[in-house]
Amino acid sequence: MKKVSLADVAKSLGVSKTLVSLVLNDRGDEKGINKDTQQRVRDKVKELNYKPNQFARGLRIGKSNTIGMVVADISNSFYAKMCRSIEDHCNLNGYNLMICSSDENPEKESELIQMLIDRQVDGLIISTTQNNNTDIQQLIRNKFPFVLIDRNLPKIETNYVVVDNKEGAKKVVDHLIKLGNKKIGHLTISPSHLSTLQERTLGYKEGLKANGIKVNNDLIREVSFDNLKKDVYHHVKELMSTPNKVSALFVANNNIAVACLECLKEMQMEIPKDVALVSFDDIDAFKLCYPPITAVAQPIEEMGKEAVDMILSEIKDESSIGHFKKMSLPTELIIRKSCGN
Amino acid sequence: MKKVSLADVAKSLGVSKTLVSLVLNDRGDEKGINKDTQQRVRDKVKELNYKPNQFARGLRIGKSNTIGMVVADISNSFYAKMCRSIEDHCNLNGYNLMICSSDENPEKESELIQMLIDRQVDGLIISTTQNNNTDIQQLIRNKFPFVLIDRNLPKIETNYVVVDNKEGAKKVVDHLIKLGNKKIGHLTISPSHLSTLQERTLGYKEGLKANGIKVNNDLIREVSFDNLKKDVYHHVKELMSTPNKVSALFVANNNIAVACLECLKEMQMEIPKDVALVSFDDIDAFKLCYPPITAVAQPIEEMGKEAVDMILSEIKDESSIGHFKKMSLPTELIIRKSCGN
DNA sequence: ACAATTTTCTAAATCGGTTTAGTATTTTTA
DNA sequence: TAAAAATACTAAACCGATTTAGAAAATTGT
Repeated sequence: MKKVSLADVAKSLGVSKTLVSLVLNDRGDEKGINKDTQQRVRDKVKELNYKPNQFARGLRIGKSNTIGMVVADISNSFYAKMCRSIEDHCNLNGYNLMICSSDENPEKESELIQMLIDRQVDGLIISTTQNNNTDIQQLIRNKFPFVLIDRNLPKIETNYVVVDNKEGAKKVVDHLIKLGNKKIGHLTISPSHLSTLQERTLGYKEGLKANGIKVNNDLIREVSFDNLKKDVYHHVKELMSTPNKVSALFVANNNIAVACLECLKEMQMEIPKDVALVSFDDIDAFKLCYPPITAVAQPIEEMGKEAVDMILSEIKDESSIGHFKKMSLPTELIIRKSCGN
Repeated sequence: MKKVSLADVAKSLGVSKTLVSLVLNDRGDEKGINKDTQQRVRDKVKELNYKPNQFARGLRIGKSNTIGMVVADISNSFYAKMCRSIEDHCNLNGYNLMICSSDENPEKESELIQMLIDRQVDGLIISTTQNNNTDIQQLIRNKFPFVLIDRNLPKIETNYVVVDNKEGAKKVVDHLIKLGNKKIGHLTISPSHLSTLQERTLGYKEGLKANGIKVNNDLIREVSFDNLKKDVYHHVKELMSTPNKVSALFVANNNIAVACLECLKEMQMEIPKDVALVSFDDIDAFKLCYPPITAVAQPIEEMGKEAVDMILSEIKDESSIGHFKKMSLPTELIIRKSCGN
């Protein structure tokens, strides 16, 4: 690629670099540059197809117009959709996005945050593992613009945009109880310290209480992410037999739901005849399943948009730093056929 | 964030910036810098937590260690998985990835390519809309490192890594014929100029011929992406009734398959009793469907890895420029229950 | 003992923008 | 008509790295 520099443009017009720079940064009027001259500059820039060198610009003004994003895994459709929304909103505002996957690993998350800062991103959007508070606290201390998305850190004051997980879980319980279910099993997943999961389990419990049903801890099971299939098999089996025999299962995310589906099929159990199933986090597959699965849908696109608005206002007006923005978006229960009809 | 510069490190050691720079770029031995001094530099760098300014570095050496990626849509799980693989392999090699979605829009693709180049990416990995040959040809003319992924441009010599779509489609046809199907409908999708789709349709035709079955163009239908549901409904209805009545459907991608699934359900048709179904492009939902869908799986991760290897060798050894690398990876037919068992 | 060589290190230029601190010219004001 | 103000523009410093060209000090050779 041939490179046309500011100096080339200036020279071919017989003016100074300063003048060209001012015009291109729309400071021509402010600095009293003749309108004609301004037009000549713009014309020449187009003619020569001049594109500013972003390194030089970044070096001088210290901004990259890039946002860094850290998620657990971009190949997970939840994050993929979130990133897409964030990408679009960044682009609309003249920013670019650099996405990194932490694999739910706190050390990797830490490295990625550090790397993105070294690459001079102007701000960070992070779906944190929540096991990496030191980095987050350092960001706050350094007044580095960032917002947490999907998961927040209850013990630390930060900007965040999340979903009302507790309320979403309550809706599930209400729905199941309304359909006559009294014994509702709940499967969650480790690492269960995640705020999303904790809130969902809390919502499950509060939902039961609100309906006058006592929480039975035997009905709450935690499966491990690394051993998903086996764990689910084990716990579903227990929950489907005496003394626990539940009539419905509320699982905390789509991974568990998928494993459940496979297990129940192997166990020759039919949904909703033998057991009702509701999942948190609606994925495409749920409407294609047989029967289609009732699930709590999250406003993923909206979360992305809000996160971008938040980070940009953080980057742009320094005044906002120190006072944190918090946002909790509502979920929607998508009722399909997995609880009967 | 406090910023420690090269000059700070140099000053605090009482040496020159040159020396520090040479040591940090592992040119200390080559340039005859005393081993002790080298160690002192490294120690101080750690102590001060010095991180080079990437703008300054990039400005000087003209490299960003960033790869640009253009796909149709990062929220599509096929591309999400591909990007994840590419991200990982970039990271392993000290590169970062910037992902952009073109929405299958040639103009947007063109803008994104331009933008990524303006942002000084060192190379591009592109899943092109194939309607934007001018940009690609310009990249070649300018000797800018890039590789096409998933789709190639048959009329232009480029680096690419794709999947053997024709062979994949043939496997489908062989499989269906072996199960006794004689009339096999084929649904493809517009924009059908995409090399992937063309090859799949070609494979379908060649597969039939190889089995001594004459191609009946009435059985090949093209649905539009923007009007997917309605088009699929219309064509499936025709293919399921006289005079065309097919016993099996081979659809060219997962979008069509999902629409088919919904249509067939509405039409009260049962798979595989009323019609067998095979899709190209295996998605997670296919194994959760009832019945699970037979599909052609693509080696997505491997494609990503190969593309990264290709672009990095392109970036690193200039010698390779001008001689193009082409790679076609095999697919795998995942046989489930949608064709009977 | 003095030149030649080797070892070890550095000053200054450079990349390509932005910004500061002006200057030269023309017009207005008193 | 000289001072003040407005208009239109620019030289040079700066951001923070890398790299070129070369210098000072120590060692070796004769």
